[in-house]
Amino acid sequence: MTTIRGARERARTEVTAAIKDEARRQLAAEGAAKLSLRAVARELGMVSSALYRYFPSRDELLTELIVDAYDAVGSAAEQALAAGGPASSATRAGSATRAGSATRAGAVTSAGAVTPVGPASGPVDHVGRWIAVCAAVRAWALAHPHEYALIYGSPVPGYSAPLLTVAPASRGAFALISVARDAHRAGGITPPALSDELRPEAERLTAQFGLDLPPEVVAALLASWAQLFGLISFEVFGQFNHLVEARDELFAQATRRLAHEVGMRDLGVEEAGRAVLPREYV
Amino acid sequence: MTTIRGARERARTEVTAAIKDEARRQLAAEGAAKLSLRAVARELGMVSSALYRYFPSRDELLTELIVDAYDAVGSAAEQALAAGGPASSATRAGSATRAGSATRAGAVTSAGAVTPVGPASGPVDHVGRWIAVCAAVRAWALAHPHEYALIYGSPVPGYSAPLLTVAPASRGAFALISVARDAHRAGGITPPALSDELRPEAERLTAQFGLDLPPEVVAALLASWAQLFGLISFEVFGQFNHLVEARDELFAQATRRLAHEVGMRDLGVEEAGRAVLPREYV
DNA sequence: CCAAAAAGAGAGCAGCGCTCTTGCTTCGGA
DNA sequence: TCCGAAGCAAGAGCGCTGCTCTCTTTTTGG
Repeated sequence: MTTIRGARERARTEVTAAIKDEARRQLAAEGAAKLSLRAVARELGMVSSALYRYFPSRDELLTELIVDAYDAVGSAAEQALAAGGPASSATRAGSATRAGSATRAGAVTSAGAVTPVGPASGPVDHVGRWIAVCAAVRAWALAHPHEYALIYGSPVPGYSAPLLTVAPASRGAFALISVARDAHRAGGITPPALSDELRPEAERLTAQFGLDLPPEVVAALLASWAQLFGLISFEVFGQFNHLVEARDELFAQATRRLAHEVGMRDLGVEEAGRAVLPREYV
Repeated sequence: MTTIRGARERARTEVTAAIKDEARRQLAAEGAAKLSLRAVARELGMVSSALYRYFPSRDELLTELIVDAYDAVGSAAEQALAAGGPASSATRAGSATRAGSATRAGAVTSAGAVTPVGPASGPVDHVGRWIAVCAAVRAWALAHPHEYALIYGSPVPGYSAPLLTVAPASRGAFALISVARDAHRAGGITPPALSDELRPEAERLTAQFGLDLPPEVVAALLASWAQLFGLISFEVFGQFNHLVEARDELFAQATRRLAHEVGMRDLGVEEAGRAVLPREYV
C-alpha cells in the first residue's frame, strides 16, 4: 500500500504535500479568506492551472486543511491527556488518525495556568486532567487562530462536507470523555441531574458510542464540550477585547466548573468526610 | 438633526438604506463571503462605482451590518426579558440603540421549548427568565444563521473595528445581567465561588459597569455568556449534525445549569425549607 | 520502442473590489 | 437670476481571483 510504486507517484505525493504546506502557511498568515490558489502556485513556482492536477477545487483544498486542523486539536488534547497522568490507556485506536499530517501538532505543549499532576502521585486528580485537556485545546486555538476559525468559526465554503469531518472532529471530545470515564471507573463521579426529555437522547448516545458512563454524564459532557468552545471562541475571536484581562484565570475557573458539571469532584473536598459536593456549594 | 434638509439629502438616506437592505438580503441568502458590491449594485439598477458614493468599501458596509446584527440579537434578548415578567425596569436607556434598524428584530418571538411565566404570578421565576433570554438569543441565531456567523463566527474582514462594535455587542449581555440583578435584589442568588486570582478582575468589572451584583456573580456571568455562545454556535454551525437530535432539550438543560452557575435557584427547591442548593445536588 | 497516461504551460472567461475620468444634476450664494 | 461648486451616475480600466480548455512535454508500462 504505502510502498513507492515509482518516481512519478513519489513526486505526486511530494507535490501534494508541498501544496498543502504552502496553503497552510498562507492560511496561518492571512486567514482562510485570503488563501489563494494562484498565490500558492506562484510561491511553488508553478502555474495555477497545474495545481488543479492535485486538488479539484479551492474548497477541496480547504476541506483537507479542515481535517488536518481537527486532527491537530485532537492531537493536542490527547497529548495533554497522556501527560496528565496515565490513568487508563488513553484513547481508542480506531478512527484512522491520518498519522502523516497529525505530527504537526507536536509543538503544542504549554498549557498556561495549569499545574499538571505528577505521573504517579497517589490518587489521580481527575479534575486536574480535565482542566489540562481543556487548556491544551485553548492553547492550540490561541496559537493557531486562523486554523481554529476554520473549524470552529463560520463554515466558509458553502457548508463544507460534514460527514467526512465527523471522525477527526470527535478526537478532542473523546479526550474529555476519557477523563470522565477514568474518573467514573475510580468512583469519582456523582452523576448530575438529567431531565426526562433529554434522557432518551443521552442513553442513545451512550449506547451508540459504547461509553462506560452514566447517561447523565454523557449529556453533561456534550454540553460542556460545546460550552468549552464558547469560552475559547470568545477569546480567539476578540469578544473579550477591551473587557477581560485575566483570561487565563477566567478560563481556569470556568473549566473547573465544567468538570463539576459533569459530576467530577475536586480532590480536597473528597477527603473531607462524606461531602461529595463541589467546593462551591459547601 | 433629523429634519429633512433637502431632496438630495433625502434621496441619499433612501439610497443608503436600500443598499443596506439589499446587502442584508444577500447576506442572509448566501453568507458574508458571497456578498458582492457589484451584485448589490446590479440588483439596485445602478453601476458598481456609484455605490462607492455611499460606502467607502465593502468592509465598511459589512461593519454596518455587523452593528445591525448585534442590535438585532440585543433587541431579541431585551424583548424576551420584557416578556418574561417585568421584575425591574428592563434595560438601561444608554448606548444609543440606533432605533431605525433595530426594528428588524421584532419578528423574533418564538422561543422554543420554553414556557414563559405569566406577567404577575406571585414570585418571579428568575431562572425561567434567564432561560427565556437564552432561548431568545438562540432562536434569533437559528433564524439568522449568516448574520449570527457574521458577529459570533470568524471575524471576516481583517479583524474588523472592535471599538465601534463594543456598545451594541453588550446589549444582549446586559439582558442576562438584568435577570441576575433582579434575582439578586430579590434575595434569590447564592454567590458561587470565586478564585483569588479572578477576584480582582471581577471586582474591577463590577465597578466599571456599576453593577449591583457580587463580583462572584459577575465573574460567573461572564463565563456563562461565553459558554452560551458555545452551545449556540455548535448548533448553528452544524457541529451537532448527525450527533444530537434533541437540541431544544439539550439547550434548555444547559442554560438552566448556567443559571445555577451564577447562583440562581430554581423556584421549587427554594420553598422546600432552607435548602438553597440547585436541584442537581439535593 | 512506442502508444498511453500524466503533468505542466499558457491563454482565456467571468467575476470581484476598487480607482479614475467624464459628463449631468442639484444646491446655495452673489 | 445666474453661476460656480458640490454631489452623483456612468463607463472604462487595473489587478486580482477561481476555474476551464487546449497544447506540449515528460514519464510509464507493455
